[in-house]
Amino acid sequence: MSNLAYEVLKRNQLSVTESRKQILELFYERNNALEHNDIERITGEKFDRVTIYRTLQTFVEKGIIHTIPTADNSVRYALCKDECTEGHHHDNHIHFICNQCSTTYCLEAVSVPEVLLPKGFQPQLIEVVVSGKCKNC
Amino acid sequence: MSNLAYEVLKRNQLSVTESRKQILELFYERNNALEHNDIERITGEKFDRVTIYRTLQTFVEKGIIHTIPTADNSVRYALCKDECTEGHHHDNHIHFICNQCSTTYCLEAVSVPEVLLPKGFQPQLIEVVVSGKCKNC
DNA sequence: AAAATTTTGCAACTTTGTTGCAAACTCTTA
DNA sequence: TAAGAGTTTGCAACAAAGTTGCAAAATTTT
Repeated sequence: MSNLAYEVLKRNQLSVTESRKQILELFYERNNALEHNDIERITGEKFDRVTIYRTLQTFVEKGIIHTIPTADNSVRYALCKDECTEGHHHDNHIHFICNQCSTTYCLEAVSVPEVLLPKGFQPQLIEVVVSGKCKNC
Repeated sequence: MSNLAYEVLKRNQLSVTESRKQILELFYERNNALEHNDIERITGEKFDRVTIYRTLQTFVEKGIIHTIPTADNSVRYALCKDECTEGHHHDNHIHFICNQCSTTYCLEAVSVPEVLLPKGFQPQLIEVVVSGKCKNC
């Protein structure tokens, strides 16, 4: 467990620090999207708020996690699949947010559908967020 | 111009006030998504920050505007088509955010594609946000 | 094990959003 | 069209979310 986080940090040329290891492990353990706030709550007083912000930012830059667009103004992060490389995400999967338990899933099995845009619009990234009732609710 | 805003407010049983009229007109004039911050900047000192927040909230509740999910932590609002009724949005269109000029479009002509979910997931709302280069960039 | 580099925590600050309440405005209806 | 009822606004005060600079602590390099 701890090993995986270590490996990932190393592979991404990041110094291995307690905060990075533990925050990354959190993502592996929970296996669903987390907000900054969740992490602060779970880790308690262990890390400074600023450290969490900076850690998340670093992970996003390295392609370890990605943000999930939400209609409310919350910022959720979830693990990227291995193919993501620095500065270039290929999250060809959709997100599902449960309206009841508000768990956020990355549905890896479901690929993003084709979208036909009007003339002149060039797509670079297509985000699909489905909300509704999840399998546990 | 001023008449349209007036009509819409009346139709939604809202008192017609300067702030509501002018903020609604802004949406009609610009014809693309606006953030709270844009409105504050454009209207200058005219209205209190709190009033703008409350006005946007009211418009969302009445189905006059809707929020657009974004991956950064910004909240954008855009006009709803007429079919939207109170508390119940039917925005069966996709959103496009330009990475260059960051204009946000509601692409009414493009309908939301079908998405097949894994067993146990029941969709209620599907949001599609495409980002890339818009027709003017 | 020391030097070089990176990261952390703190303090201070900015931005964003919320709440309660009195004053101002809008709507109603007589 | 003026008075009263009801709604909305602006202010103040606050809460939450996010940022920046910098010295101290930790990690990595040699």
